[in-house]
Amino acid sequence: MSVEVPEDGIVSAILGAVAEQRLPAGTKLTEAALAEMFNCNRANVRRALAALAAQQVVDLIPNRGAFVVSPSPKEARDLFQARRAIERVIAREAAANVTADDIALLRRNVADEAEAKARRDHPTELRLSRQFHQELARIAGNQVMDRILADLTMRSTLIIGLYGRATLSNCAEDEHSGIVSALEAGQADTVVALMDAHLRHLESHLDFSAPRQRASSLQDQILGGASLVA
Amino acid sequence: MSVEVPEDGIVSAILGAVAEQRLPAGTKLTEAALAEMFNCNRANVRRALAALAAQQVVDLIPNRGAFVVSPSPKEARDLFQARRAIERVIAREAAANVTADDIALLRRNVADEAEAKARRDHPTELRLSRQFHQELARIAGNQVMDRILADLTMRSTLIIGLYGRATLSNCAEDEHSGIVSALEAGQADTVVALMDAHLRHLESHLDFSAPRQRASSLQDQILGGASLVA
DNA sequence: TTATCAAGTTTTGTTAACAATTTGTGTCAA
DNA sequence: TTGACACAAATTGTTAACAAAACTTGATAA
Repeated sequence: MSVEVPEDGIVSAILGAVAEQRLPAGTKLTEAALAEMFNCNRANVRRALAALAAQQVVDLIPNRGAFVVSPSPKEARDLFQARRAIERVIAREAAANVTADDIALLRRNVADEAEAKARRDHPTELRLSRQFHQELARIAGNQVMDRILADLTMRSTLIIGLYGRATLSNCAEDEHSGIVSALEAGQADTVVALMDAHLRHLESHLDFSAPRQRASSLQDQILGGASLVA
Repeated sequence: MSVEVPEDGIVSAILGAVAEQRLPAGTKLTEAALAEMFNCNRANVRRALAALAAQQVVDLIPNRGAFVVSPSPKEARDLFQARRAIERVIAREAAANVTADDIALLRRNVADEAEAKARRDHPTELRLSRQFHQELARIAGNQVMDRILADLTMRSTLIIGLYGRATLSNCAEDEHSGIVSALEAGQADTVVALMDAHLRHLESHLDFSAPRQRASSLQDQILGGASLVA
């Protein structure tokens, strides 16, 4: 496939921070700060921000800078409808192609997610929840839908950060577990129905009455204390 | 929504050239040539290319440059499956929301497309065919799927350029016309079925045995003789 | 207190120069 | 003719400096 370009390190670090909700919607991404953070020059930062803008993860406002996008309620609804369209097909294809190894991997993912939740390790929980959906896309074997889903789940994370109810539990791992069982049983229609219900469930837990906000240091948000190549 | 950045002129000009098959797959996009073509500096060109790479319209190869992507047969199949997933939902939503004005607009589009075909104005025909699908996305009212579809139809154009049979007629305008009629009649299920069949028809006309190639001057390909803001 | 304005500071935008890599060309020898 | 090699040209990658715009701060006046 396509060869990775150097500053994809910046892009994936920022995406990783968004995926773990360390970078909330609306955060300003200052060029000089990113350049110092990644030991590179501003030109590469600007290229990375342009790429993130094309993926609709940041807004580029002329003479103002780059900001993590803040999806509107309408966009949130549109996005979940798009996810249902894509993930229903992914679910069906995954059911057709799943192997025993895949089942084991998925069960491990569900278990890790439950454990992260028990530990109240919210970033890890979020990352694993997203990873579950991406794993299904991989099993389905359609790389175009895989990429589309990666973009959509990234923004879903932002949406949940903005509009998710305080009762943070996304209650997801039970539903994830059910999907794995249906996959193992080879019940394609059930897998599709469970996925659709799961996504509707996620969407139904959004509260558009009052978007939340947060902030902390850019450094912590992007590097997250851990290594940036992660 | 997101504010447009300056060098989006470069991005949209290149996308327009791809959409009309003036820029075939594999074409090298030299930075200096683009910079002179758009009277800007290389920094902006590089940002534009980074954005196009994020949209998967160009491949960025380190130290080699930017090339219009050449989708593989596998990617072509994956992409059409993704289009069916998205456009089936778009078709259903469009059927629910379509107005009389929309119908008139669509009929006009179909007529223009037929006329362009009669004139053997292949670029215009391609542009209008793509525009038909985008118009349905607009009517459906889901901006997330609208954007996804824009990306997919862009690459579909490249795929058709690469693998389309010599019998260029995409035979599309009849099928487009049928979709409009079903929309007007309010037969949502029929619209969905026709759209699905239409996309399968398009895909079935691909020939993966021997990808075609072409070349001409970058200047003509991107600017296409016409104004670049188009 | 509140609003306005004018500094100064920070941040983004632009440009040019230079370095590093790749590509093209021509020569020479087998 | 073919291949290897060296050299030149073209292209991409990097950096720093400067210009332009936006933001912050603090003083002033109603």
